[in-house]
Amino acid sequence: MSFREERAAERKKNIIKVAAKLFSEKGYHDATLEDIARNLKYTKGSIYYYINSKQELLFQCHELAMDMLINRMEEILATDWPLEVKLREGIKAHIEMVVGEMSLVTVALGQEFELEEDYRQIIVAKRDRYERYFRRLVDEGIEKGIFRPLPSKMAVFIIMGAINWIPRWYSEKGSMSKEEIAGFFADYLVRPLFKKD
Amino acid sequence: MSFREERAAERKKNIIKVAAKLFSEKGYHDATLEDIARNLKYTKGSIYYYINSKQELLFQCHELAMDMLINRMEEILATDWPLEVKLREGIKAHIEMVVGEMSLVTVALGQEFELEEDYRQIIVAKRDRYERYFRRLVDEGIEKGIFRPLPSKMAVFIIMGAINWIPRWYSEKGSMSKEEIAGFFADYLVRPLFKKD
DNA sequence: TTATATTTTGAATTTCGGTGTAAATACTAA
DNA sequence: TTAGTATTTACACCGAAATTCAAAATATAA
Repeated sequence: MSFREERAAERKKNIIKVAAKLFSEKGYHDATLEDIARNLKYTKGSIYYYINSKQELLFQCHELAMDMLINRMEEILATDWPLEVKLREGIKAHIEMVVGEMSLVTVALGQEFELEEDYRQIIVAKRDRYERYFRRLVDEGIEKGIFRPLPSKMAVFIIMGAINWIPRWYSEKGSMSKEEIAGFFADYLVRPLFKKD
Repeated sequence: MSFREERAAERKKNIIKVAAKLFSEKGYHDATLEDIARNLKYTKGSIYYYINSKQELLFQCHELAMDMLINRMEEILATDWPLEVKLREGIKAHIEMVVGEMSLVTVALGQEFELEEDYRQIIVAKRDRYERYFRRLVDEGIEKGIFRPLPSKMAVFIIMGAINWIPRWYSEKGSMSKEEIAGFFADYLVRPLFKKD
């Protein structure tokens, strides 16, 4: 990649980040391109030099967020940790991305229906893939007799739902730290999978 | 209430329901008043005879949904059931409203940030009240030694999050019925509250 | 330095949807 | 039947926001 292309890519990424921040703060529709431009000290016009439409911008936010989640999960799966640890770590990783890269992931989680159909399908496919990783862990646990038999799909929906709701209530000022929250969630959500002891 | 007033109220409620349906399908912004009017075989203009603004319409959706949830929960609290049963029934009731009155509750759960500040505060207050009912049940359980000590606020966030996420994946065609889902969720989500046995 | 390619600007254009309103129509009660 | 009120229609206004574009500014390479 040439010097110039590189810089252009850099800028584009920047635009996406700022857009994500505003989308998550005000919602897709209320965040105008002028807002985004102002935040970047650009003009509306120049943003169009880097992107084709506002819709594409939203899509890129989604894609970046999903890729981050997927990559992290694949790292965890590649380890040789026992599967219940993988599951716990997967949950914690997801939570940390939700509260860490707040704006990016918040957009991806909360504004799905703003995406036009073509874009949406791509994102939904990625999310399915991501969820399948979790489901497989649960299924393996059941096969091995570590977990009790139950519909893994539902269990994963519960886990994902609980986590994905976090941006709705989370505040930096809360009495629990990110890590404490992640720990508590992982424990609470994995516990019901085990057989009674 | 006179005959006419009654009919007017009836129509208004109808408008709200149809609006909720479209808001939940396409999002607040993409559902235009013309859409809503067309669905009702009205014209835009006549809708304004019943409401003052699109924003008000959204607000009414929220309010109706929250009131339904709160009322049901208060009924449950008024019984003499043991508290862990109340909790389970509360969860089941919430789930059944989420999947039953899908559109209405979906709007209330998913489109909070579309509400203007004044309206939003009213809704947030109602939601807090509703959540407090759940939190109190958990706290009582802890006091009585039925549940293990844990931050009830977090536990309720997990419970609410898992449930409120349902509209994102639920489909009539799924392999589990509403009731089965409600039962499974209630079990999965309450189980971690108990002490190990 | 000069020619060429890239980037930025700012204004102009366009589109769309919420809202206001005056006139037309339908309904109710006497 | 009729007067008066409730309801509906049709249309126009208006602002907001996405997008386009031609010209200006800037950077790069020869």
